[in-house]
Amino acid sequence: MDKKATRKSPRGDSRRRAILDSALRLFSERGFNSASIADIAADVGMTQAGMLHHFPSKAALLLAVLQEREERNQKAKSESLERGFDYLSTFLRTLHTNERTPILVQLFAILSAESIVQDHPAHDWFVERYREVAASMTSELAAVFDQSKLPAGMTLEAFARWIIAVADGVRLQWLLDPTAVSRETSMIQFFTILRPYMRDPDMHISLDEPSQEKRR
Amino acid sequence: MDKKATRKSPRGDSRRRAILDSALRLFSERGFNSASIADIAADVGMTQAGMLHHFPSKAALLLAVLQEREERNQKAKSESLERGFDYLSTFLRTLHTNERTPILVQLFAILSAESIVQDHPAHDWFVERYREVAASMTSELAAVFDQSKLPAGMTLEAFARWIIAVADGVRLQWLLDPTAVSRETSMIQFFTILRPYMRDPDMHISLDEPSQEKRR
DNA sequence: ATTATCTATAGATCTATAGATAATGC
DNA sequence: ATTATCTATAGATCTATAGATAATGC
Repeated sequence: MDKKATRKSPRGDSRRRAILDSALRLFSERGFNSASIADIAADVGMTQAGMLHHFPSKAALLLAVLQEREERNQKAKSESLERGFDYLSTFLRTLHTNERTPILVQLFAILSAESIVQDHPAHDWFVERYREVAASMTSELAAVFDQSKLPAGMTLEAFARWIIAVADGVRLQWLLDPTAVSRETSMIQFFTILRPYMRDPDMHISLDEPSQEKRR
Repeated sequence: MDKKATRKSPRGDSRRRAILDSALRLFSERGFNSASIADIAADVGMTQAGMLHHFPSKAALLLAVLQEREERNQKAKSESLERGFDYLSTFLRTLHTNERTPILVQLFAILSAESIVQDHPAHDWFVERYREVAASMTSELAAVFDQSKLPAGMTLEAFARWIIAVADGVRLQWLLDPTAVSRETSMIQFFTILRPYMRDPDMHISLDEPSQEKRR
């Protein structure tokens, strides 16, 4: 609601960044409830009260962490699409990139589940996020799949929701037991299962640079 | 470790059952960390200390809740298989039954994610559970799918892990926004996508009583 | 002036234990 | 005797605020 005027300050900015980094790590490692703001402040190297000057409450801090990470992911996605990767390859690339920051992956896995509870501070954020992700993926899939090839009664939205579900579900299996499954392999093979329904069943889906193919 | 001799007592038994019920509900509604043992005791109608006589710690209580529910589900599954339902129909029937106790569904969704954290009291339990579920589903799927029809490099385990992932992932989407998706429809349609790889691609998969079909 | 921090602390919770008392079952 | 409960309380935490002081930027 409030237009926080943010009269800038380089020191404050870098501090805020440090706080977000620590919060990200500790929320990921222990979940929202178990990571205390005192822990986070200590990790940054400041007082709890000092930290609350920058983020007025623990909930505000959580939302700032989520928001920042989401923006970063969105930017990476746009760049990938602009470089000529098709939508599914871009999806794989995002997974691949995230694999390098398992803590971030874990953050979203734990918080998305915790936020099921109605009065969780991130509840509305995650409801809205899934709505957006499902809607945007559904519309993007129109370029990949051929609706006339879908079995009766099936929609692109169903496909989108499966893809999201497999990504989330395999993520859980992988976080619980990293030796049990590879997210990347799992998704690539899953896309193979969906090939019969694509406009071009032989399309090249991969992490590698697209050569001289046409844009999606 | 200890062989708790449990010298029985009808009153204690019914009390323990009441505690498990309340714990199930409150853990589901708020997650493990946010539901306090005082809340649970109050819900049962007794003191916190009184409750801890039956379950020595909050972690022990959690594990008892999980264990009890898992056993109940396993029993329902066996019965369904014995009544002649095939494996996938049994899977659907379990989902269908659980839809009547959304709180239980939510319990598993939240706790499975929270338990990613290594020192969560249910960590080992969930790691072991997913291992078992994946292994048992993989072996059961051998009767349903025709390995020779699978694309190169794909295994039944991959199929099993997708099915689990879609069930878990759609569960999250459904819990966050019940109007967004139907688990049942989503799973039935997903099985349709997998039909080309089944021994009998026209097999009847449904919630309804099997007529005079042969056993799985 | 505005921003960044700190000290100190209020006020809630939370888990678990000690020790006493009441109820129950062979 | 054993089991079930209760009262009382220790000892940890946790979030957030009040109010003072130091540092910074036009």
